[in-house]
Amino acid sequence: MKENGVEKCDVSVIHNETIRQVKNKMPKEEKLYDLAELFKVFGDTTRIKIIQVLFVSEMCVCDIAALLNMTQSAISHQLRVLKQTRLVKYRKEGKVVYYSLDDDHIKNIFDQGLLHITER
Amino acid sequence: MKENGVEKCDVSVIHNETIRQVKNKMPKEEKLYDLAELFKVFGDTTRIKIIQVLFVSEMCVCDIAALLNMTQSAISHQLRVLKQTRLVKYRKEGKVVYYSLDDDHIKNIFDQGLLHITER
DNA sequence: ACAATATATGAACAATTATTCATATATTCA
DNA sequence: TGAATATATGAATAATTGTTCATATATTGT
Repeated sequence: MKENGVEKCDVSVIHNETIRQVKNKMPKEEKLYDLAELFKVFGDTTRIKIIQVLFVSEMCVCDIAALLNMTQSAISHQLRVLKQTRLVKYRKEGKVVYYSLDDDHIKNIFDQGLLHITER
Repeated sequence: MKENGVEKCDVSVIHNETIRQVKNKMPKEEKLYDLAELFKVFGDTTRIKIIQVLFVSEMCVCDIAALLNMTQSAISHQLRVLKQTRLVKYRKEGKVVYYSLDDDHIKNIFDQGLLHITER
């Protein structure tokens, strides 16, 4: 059975209208890829911890490392990822680099995430 | 330099008050792990697409596979992941299994995520 | 009971990724 | 200029993970 260019299984009760809706409402492939990339960034404990710390205050690399009890290198690598995704920004003061959050949505996303895992 | 059990670097200007705040506000290790696990689930294009499809309508496995142009096996594997994270639920009707979304927060999380990648 | 069909699942493989280690770069201060 | 320090980064390694393939399970109709 084939409708609307979609090969359907025998029992399928999916309507043409539904297929149309899916194709209309589904964000573009590239957008979905970017969205996945964003969530991938949140999908790591170290990066989540860094963000949690930055919720409290701007902070330099070595203090983040100290607070999270991890090596400076590991933190630096992850900060690069956060920088590339435009989730953190930084300012340099001499040899010290201070990082802070660069996105208003992060808190909302985290809160909703926490809601999900907290319930039940 | 050591304050509050945190080994700080020489230039650190981090205050005891900040350290206290971080330790107070930071969710428990286990909670952060679960949060990362949740975002990891969102961090895959296939799973994101499945969720997008289910935003429109409940759907059986083979129709999801057809719509996304992927094998039934691949979809089934990913649905298991979504099931385990309690993001989708299912009902069985004969040999057909219908999946649907099982979380009110997903839409919010996605919308915030899309906001982030859309801006700038 | 048998054939057909929908879904689930285990094993294998390829690809991705987080951390570590070594080292490079940049800045300050003596 | 040289030593000390903060940060960044490349390479290597170990661990995780998504898809495929083969196959198992469950259900329906004949």
